[in-house]
Amino acid sequence: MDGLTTESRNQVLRTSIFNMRHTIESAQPLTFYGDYDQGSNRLRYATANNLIIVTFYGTTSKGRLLISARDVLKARADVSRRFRLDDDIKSIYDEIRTDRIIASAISKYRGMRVTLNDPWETTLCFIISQFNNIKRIRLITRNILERFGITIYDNNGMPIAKALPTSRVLAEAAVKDLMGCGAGFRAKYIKEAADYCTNNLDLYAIGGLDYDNLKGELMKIKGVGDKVADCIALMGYGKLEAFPIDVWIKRTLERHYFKNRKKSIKELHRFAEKRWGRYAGFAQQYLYHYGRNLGR
DNA sequence: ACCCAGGCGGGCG
DNA sequence: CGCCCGCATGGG
Repeated sequence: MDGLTTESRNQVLRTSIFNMRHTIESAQPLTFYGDYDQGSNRLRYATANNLIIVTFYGTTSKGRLLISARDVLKARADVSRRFRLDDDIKSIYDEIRTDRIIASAISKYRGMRVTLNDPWETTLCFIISQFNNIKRIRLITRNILERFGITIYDNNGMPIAKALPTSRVLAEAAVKDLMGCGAGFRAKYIKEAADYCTNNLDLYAIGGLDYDNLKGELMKIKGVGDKVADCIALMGYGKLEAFPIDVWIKRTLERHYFKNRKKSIKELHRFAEKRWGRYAGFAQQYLYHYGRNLGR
């Protein structure tokens, strides 16, 4: 089925309070390079050595994830980890539902999860995201996937999917070829970050750092500033207290919490930390999409 | 044609 | 520190 061999097996994961569509459409790294079919509620994405197909069926309050893959046991663990199905999302909602604004955001996007992605892939995706729009972020990411991605083969040796390239691959890429993927002025950031993360910083060895120190390490990467570092901390390392502040969340906070007065990034960080604390990242995801989609 | 996008680095006061 | 500027590119 779908490029997998007859040796493929299925696994079922139960979950509660989950909305695949909201999660996928919330533009987290997984969605930048995975295929999602809204009709069948099916996501198709590749990891370093596997093609994984996840289909969600059920209701937002309760449902099941059907998983198909070559190595289905690995895939099951991967899906559970990536969608953070162990999060007690009801308790999280209770903790961040501090006012009617975020209450309506939660109500509107109920079941949207904060995903956990590979640290390097998250770094790459959010370097691409700077001063860019979601459509083009996806375009550039897909181009890099096609041009530099690691091909995944089925058991008969047929290519079935591609996974994002490692930092080592992009460290050796030509800036001109990254430009060819549409990366624009970010091409040199991508190459430098790839080189740095291959030769100077092991992204897979710093997950144990606390949030502040982790963010500090990430900001040493060229092309990674305050906002991108928070995105990586949140979606690449699961630091739920990270609160990425972009133009949208800034507008939303100023509008709904500060009577349209301009606030500095620093002030907004303090506000979010004080108000939403250890789950500020969840609050950010909900407010971000709520603010963006007002009027739509 | 013009404007904007999940910002950042660098230079300046 | 805070402020200001340029930056590749495609879609509205």
